[in-house]
Amino acid sequence: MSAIDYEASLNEEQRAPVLAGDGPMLVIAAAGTGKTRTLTYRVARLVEQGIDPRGILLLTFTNKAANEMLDRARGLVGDMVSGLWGGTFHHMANRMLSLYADRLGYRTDYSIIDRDDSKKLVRDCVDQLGLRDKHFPKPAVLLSMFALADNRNCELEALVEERFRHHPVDPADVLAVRKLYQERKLDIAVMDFDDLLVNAWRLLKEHPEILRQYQEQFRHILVDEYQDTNPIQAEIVDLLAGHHGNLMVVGDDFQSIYSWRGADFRNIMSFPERYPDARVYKLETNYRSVPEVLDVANACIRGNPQQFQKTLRAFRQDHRKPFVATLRDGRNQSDYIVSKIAELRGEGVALDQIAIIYRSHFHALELQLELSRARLPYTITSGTRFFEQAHIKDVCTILRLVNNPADEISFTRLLTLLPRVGDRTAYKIWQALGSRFNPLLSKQRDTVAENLPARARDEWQKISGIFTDFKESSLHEDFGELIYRFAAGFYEDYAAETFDNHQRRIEDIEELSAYTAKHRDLQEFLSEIALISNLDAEDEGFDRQEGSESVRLTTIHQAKGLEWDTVFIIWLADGMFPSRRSIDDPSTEAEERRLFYVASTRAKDRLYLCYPKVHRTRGNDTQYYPPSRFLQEIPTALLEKDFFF
DNA sequence: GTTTCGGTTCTTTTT
DNA sequence: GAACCGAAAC
Repeated sequence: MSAIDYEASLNEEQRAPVLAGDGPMLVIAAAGTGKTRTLTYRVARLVEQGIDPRGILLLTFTNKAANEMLDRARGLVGDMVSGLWGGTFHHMANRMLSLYADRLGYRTDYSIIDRDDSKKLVRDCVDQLGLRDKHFPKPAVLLSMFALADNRNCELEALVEERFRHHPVDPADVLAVRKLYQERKLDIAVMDFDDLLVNAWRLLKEHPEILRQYQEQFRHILVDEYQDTNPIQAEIVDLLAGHHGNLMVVGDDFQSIYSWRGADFRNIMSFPERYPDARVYKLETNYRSVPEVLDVANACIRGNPQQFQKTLRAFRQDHRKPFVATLRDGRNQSDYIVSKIAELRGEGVALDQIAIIYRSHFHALELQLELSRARLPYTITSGTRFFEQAHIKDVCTILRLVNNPADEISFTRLLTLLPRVGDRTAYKIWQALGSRFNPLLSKQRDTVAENLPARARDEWQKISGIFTDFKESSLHEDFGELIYRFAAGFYEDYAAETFDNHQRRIEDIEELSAYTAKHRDLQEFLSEIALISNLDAEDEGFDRQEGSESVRLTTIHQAKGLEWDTVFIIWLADGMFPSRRSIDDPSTEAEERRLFYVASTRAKDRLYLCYPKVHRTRGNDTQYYPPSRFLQEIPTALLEKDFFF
């Protein structure tokens, strides 16, 4: 393998951190300045210098981002990068906990539960404590407060008092719910997303010998998107880097858009204080966008007085001004976009170089209909992730129970697929089983059958039969086969009776079954599908429009780090974007402004800003919206006006 | 006592 | 669409 040509591949700004020696480093990388490139070359550089890849930890925002960087690094230094730890914080935490969760009183075969499961469990807890009433906060609200307390490492009580100052909610009740929720999770051996972080942190904090082991293992730690880390993540990193001190964090405070889940861009701002010997590097040359696009982004971010200003230098030549289109309503906006895309196609722009991005998922509903009508293929990074769809979760219940027989959530889900079985019946049977159920044990399956209402018993025999066969053919290692049999023996019929689009759902299950082929270990497989994100899934070939070229529809949050030739930002109306719920509070308004900054800097050549004046609600009410404050903050000279009625 | 069904309401952002 | 609620059906 020939040596890497750092001179030719990197500019001076990028080269400095890549070639730097040991010690802490902060890289402030503005949008489009080659942040990923810099990180990739840094990884390659370390490996080239003979660092064992197993001693490098690369923390990223999605697993896909880590994989892409590793692939590119592999292109530079070959297979020497194999063995490197790369992925999200949650992945790293899970990896540590699957080895050591028992030190915290957890079983190591714990399951990971998603938001829906968490909500159900919290609801159970509220009911059990007899707190259910109109004024008591909903599970989603409770969970978001629990999460904030976890991620910020702060007291829940203070949060509750602040949040419900004007409501008749007793903080003691909320604390009681959280306590019960935590006990229940421990009982049934499940962790939610926040538990992964909190427990990984506890593991390192409470077990110095484990901390020491990881500190010694990770000689170099690199963290991407550092502006969106929350305090507990920052603390985990600080702990891990505590011995070697070779920590490189990369980020941009302008692009901090996750404060609502505990992220705090002061992490990045205070880095030099926490690491006084840190070297600070800045990447300010933007290679992505034409100057006219950057002018718009810069004009907007100026409205954030608290932000640390930096200059974004355009590398590219002048091109054309972004358009601002004033439109009648959502329908008119859709027509405008369809006609513009037809135009762009005529100019030779490929569909996969076009993105339509928005603040909230529901902003894209109307557009999806219109795009389908116009026969324009699109891919949407949709609200519900592949693995969170009902049919996928239904099928996974059996795998989860095989892996973790204490998983009451999966047991209830499985049993309520049967006719005449609801939550109560499932719970009674769960108790009859002694709060454990392993589908591989015929005796336990019989116990279930005995306790079922008559109409459910026949259906249960179909499920039970799968396992008798399964054990006989000693396929208990092949869980793809188990999924296949569950679908063929029971679920296909169930789906046909339950869903109007059952055909598509069956195809999903087939896809899932094929996907298992990549995995040997059940526990690993289950935690992977629990932690996979939309963008990750797409990378794994779960994209339905595979092969065919399509326009991308995405939220701004999911567009982070990506780029397209042409970007449409839709629903730029005050109350839509910025969202209604964030316009009263200066700090959330500032975050919306950063969102607009992220959105507009996704565009390379062309940017279209769409403002529909009217939103038609369900009851055919019309609601008038003023233009987004972000549009009004942009000097008119920077934009070209477009009309389309 | 439970489950199911039908009508109503409301949508921030996600690992 | 999906989550919630109240009423009918088992």
